[in-house]
Amino acid sequence: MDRRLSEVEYEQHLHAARELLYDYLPLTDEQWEVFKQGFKIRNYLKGDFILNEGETERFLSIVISGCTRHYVMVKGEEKSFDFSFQHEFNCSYSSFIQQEPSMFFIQALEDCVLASIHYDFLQQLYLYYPESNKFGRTAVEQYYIWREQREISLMTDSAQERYIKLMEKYPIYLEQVPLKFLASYLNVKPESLSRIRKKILDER
Amino acid sequence: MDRRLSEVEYEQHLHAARELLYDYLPLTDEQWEVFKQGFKIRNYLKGDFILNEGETERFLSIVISGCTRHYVMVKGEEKSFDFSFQHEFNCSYSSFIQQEPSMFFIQALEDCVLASIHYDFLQQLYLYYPESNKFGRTAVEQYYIWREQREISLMTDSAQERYIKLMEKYPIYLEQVPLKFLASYLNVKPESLSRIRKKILDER
DNA sequence: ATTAAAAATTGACCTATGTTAAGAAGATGC
DNA sequence: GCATCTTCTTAACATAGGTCAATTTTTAAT
Repeated sequence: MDRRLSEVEYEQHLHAARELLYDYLPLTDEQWEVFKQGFKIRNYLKGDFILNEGETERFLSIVISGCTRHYVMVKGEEKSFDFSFQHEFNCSYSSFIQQEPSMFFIQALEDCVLASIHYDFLQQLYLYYPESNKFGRTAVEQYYIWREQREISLMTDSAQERYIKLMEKYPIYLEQVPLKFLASYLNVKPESLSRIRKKILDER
Repeated sequence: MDRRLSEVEYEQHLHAARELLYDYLPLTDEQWEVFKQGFKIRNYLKGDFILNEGETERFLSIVISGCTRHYVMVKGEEKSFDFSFQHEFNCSYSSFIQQEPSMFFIQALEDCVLASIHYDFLQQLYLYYPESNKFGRTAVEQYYIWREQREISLMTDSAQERYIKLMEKYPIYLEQVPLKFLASYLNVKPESLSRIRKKILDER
């Protein structure tokens, strides 16, 4: 974690968080006054670890700026299985859900600002504002669908197909993620991704 | 769907459903009287389709007996990506969550009895009993974790490793699922699964 | 700007899994 | 119980992607 933020910056980031949250949970000004107490603005430098394997994830965060990589270390190898870009949520969900040690690392791919809700605060919300339970449910539901899509893609598409689809649907991956991490996300070695990229170029 | 059930059988199945639900949502006798109105006992013969691709999933079900296979049809090929065994939930979740057409088929692998809650009833529950929102949330959270585990296994383990782990952790798959479906679940062709099984035998 | 370090590419060769085809073993129906 | 159909296995060959090693390109540090 990095330098202190000015009061003004802090408020700006909080405001941004409210905007981004709106689709899930539109809040009146009064509600927001309560809600914002639960937020913490955190900022990281490129390469910093936002969460380490074995730590329990205490925060559900919104990426105000920057992007993060989620990876697991298996047999001495890093496997990148998710990224969070600007305006998306960022969290080691299974750790957060269960409040048990995370199997994953989360690392800042760029300098990052996160607006983070603490687990305990969210539980309070669930308790006092039952409708926020719906917010929690909807969020997980969205992730569920995302994971399912990806699982099916891993089962049915070749690495080349996965690369092309990603390029077409989510070009941000190509713009913001180093190829070695992207390769891992596509479930191939960097050398193979290179070959795939070359093949695609040659075919044009 | 099959023969009519006797009143007694119907009540027995409902009772079983309550028992199975208990871990997620313990209910008093009075609560259960309300709750059980929302259940429907459905029964299927081996091979029946419980849900077809393109249909919207209206039910979240508990498998009272039997087991089901969830698969997607891609490029003319069936890909089995999930099974529901006795006492587990059964649902095309992403379809149910979004109330949009399912990408998946669900088929009875054996004769099946399901205790099913209708989507609309569940929404009513969420509305009138906010604590049941937690039930919905917890259920999806459990599935999320399951999908995540599987995704990581698909990324990091060889087919042989996946087979061995499955055999050791969940032998029920081997007992109840034909090898051709199991192969698909492990993301290999039946011929490859055969080779893997042979190799394991030879190594003993 | 210069140098060092990291990332990306390329080529030669290897391995796990896919493909095709055939036969053996098991299940199902009459 | 016999015939038929489906599932499972085996073998020969093909291929996508892995491995290892060298080279080029990009990025970062002084």
